[in-house]
Amino acid sequence: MARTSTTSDVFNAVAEGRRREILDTLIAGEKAVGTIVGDLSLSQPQVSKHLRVLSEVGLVRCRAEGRRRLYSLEPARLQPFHDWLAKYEQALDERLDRMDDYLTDLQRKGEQQ
Amino acid sequence: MARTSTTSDVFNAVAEGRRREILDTLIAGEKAVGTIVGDLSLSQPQVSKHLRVLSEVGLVRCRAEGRRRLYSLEPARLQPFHDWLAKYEQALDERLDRMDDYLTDLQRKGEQQ
DNA sequence: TTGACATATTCCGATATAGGCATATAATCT
DNA sequence: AGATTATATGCCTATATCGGAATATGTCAA
Repeated sequence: MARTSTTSDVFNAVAEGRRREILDTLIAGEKAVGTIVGDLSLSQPQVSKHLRVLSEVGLVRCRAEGRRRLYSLEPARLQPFHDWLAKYEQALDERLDRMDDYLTDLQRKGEQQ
Repeated sequence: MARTSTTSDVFNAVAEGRRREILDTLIAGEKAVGTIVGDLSLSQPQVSKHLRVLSEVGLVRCRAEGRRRLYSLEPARLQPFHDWLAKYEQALDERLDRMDDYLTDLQRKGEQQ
């Protein structure tokens, strides 16, 4: 078995560096495929394929305008990352809090002597 | 060419679901390999291999205690994700701001008539 | 030292991926 | 309709990855 399908979850979609580059370039706003091809130095099929993956996980949206396709970010789909990170922040904070309590405790005991 | 090496960056390391599970189980604190094997339903070599990857990108730390290895989270390494997400949040906020200005502008013009 | 336990590593096969190139589809223009 | 532009897809190969089983390494105990 190889890795979990890249289209199955957002984490895999974003694991690919070029896909992150594509997302980056879309921060500026909606762009046509050709524009992206020009911005980054990628082949057109390469960009189309990556956009397909990003599309399938919902990270980008596509809008047809004449013969071009305008792609744009769908930042709501970054929520899984937020949630994921939040878990660790929370856990880390709690650990730091416990550490803090512990230190305060130590200090109190020290002062009592 | 296949995907960028999993050990090269944190994004690839985390793309694997089981590795995320391992990180999750480490939120509770330092754990031995065997404990992780018990917690999740993975084989011991599988866990060891995943821990190796996580180790190589610095997401976990290892400490030897007798014949076991205690692994723990290294949450500082989540910084790349924070930075990455921050970029999009910022971009999104700015876009919302511009949209806001635009709407305010429209409204002002409407009131003038 | 021998044996039991804990973890890491190696070898293997199956599979998915990424990229290149050619080509198909689709829309616009003359 | 035919030509041109814009994008998507299909086929192919090389490669990395995952998981499994066996085995190596390392550590403690008797």
